[in-house]
Amino acid sequence: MGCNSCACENCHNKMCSKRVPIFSSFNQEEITRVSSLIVRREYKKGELIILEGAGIESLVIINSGRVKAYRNTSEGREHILYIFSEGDFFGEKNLLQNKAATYNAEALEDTGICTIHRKAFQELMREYPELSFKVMEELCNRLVRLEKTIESMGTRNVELRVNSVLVEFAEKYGRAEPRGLVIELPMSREGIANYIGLTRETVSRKMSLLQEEHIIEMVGNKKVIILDMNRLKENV
Amino acid sequence: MGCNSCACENCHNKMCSKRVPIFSSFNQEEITRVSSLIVRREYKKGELIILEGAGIESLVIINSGRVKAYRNTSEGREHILYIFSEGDFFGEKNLLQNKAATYNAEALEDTGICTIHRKAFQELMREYPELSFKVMEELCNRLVRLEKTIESMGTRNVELRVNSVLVEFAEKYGRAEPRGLVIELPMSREGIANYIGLTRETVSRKMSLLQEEHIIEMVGNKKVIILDMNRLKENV
DNA sequence: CGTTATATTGAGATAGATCAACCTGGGTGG
DNA sequence: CCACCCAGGTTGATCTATCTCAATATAACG
Repeated sequence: MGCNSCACENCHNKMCSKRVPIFSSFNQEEITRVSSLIVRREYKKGELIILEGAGIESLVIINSGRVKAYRNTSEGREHILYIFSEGDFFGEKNLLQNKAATYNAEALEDTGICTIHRKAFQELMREYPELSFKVMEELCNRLVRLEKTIESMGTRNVELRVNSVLVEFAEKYGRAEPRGLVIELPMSREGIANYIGLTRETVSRKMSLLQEEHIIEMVGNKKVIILDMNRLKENV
Repeated sequence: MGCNSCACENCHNKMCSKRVPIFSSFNQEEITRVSSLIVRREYKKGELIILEGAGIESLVIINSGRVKAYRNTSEGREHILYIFSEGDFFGEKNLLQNKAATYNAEALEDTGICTIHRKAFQELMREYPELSFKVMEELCNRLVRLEKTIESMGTRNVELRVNSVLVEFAEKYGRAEPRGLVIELPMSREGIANYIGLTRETVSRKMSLLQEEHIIEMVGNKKVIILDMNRLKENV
């Protein structure tokens, strides 16, 4: 667990507060205060952080690693809603209302999180309106993303959906390299399929087609290089 | 346009401030202050309130009537994202960030709205943290709704989607009557179809099936009576 | 280097899209 | 007050893209 509320420079660096966007407007003193409210935890790859339906009492901020938020659908599949990474937070629905978690959260890799109790975070937001604003901004960004997703899922054109998800990943995880944008995929073919409401076979086929057309190149199962972003975006 | 910033009781009643959830924690004095910041407008049925891509400078709160928020998809169809009604607000994405409107908003019936300039609203949120909280709550509710929608759209089972949308409308617009929950549909078959990513024919067929099974009854084109909510919800 | 999980590819079944014809309800004018 | 009109809705027949099931290939990892 490491140190929980120590404010020394050494520990700070391990703490979320410094690198988390929602605290970006805070000065050193405020950061120290925030740090004292934080409880840190580590999760191993594959560990469940939150179970759908559970009541959580804290806002969870990701310090390092990646987390997938998903639901088990009535059809028995696992529908991924978000991939959270460093600096993202979740549990926002429990922050103000007393809602149970609407999804499961599972560490995709070894992950460090910081939790702040809802009451403490509410207190902070009361004192620092900028913090509220940052949270709202992020909520709006999520709305924008979900609205886009819904639009592309309403689409009959399946290629479009596959392209969209690749563009989305590229924007979020892409690393520019000489050959093109390199994406470290946050999920398996099956994960992608469930993310956009298709079967893994269809995703596979569509991606193979994109490769044949030299729009993308697949490197192993977890990496994709986008060779021609323009053509990929053409119908998104 | 009526009176814009008058604070007399008479005008108050026409103003949003009193009946809008986000201002529900405000006392009389605060309401008066809010009222003075509001600019009221009326729109006729079918009028466009906001055009996708336009920069809006104000938060829009619906005082009376209904508004559909939609986008034109790349396939040339109209995808409805939200149906807003009395007390709902939109333009939240322009409130803090300088984002252009992500959707069109059109009055579904004669509609009265109140607008508050973003700067003024920000000021209010700074002063009254409760207001921020109310806005956040609503944003969270929208996230919940969109997450649900995405899950149901990821579903291969189409009946499920039709049932879901009927349950959603029932919860939002349902009026209990002896025969069952009566829903005044906010959109045409085509609208519903686009809302859940199907064709109007398929929606028609699925609804006819539901009627054959005595789960719903259709009255004309704009009204549906839910006769057996349990069976409708069975697989949602 | 072998074993297991994951991804690809192929062939066939099927649900929903598409195209087309027909019906209905609610509004209008004679 | 009735007949007519027309947008929107329903129903039917086909077509096609994706799902499903199955076999095979490839990657990941100890």
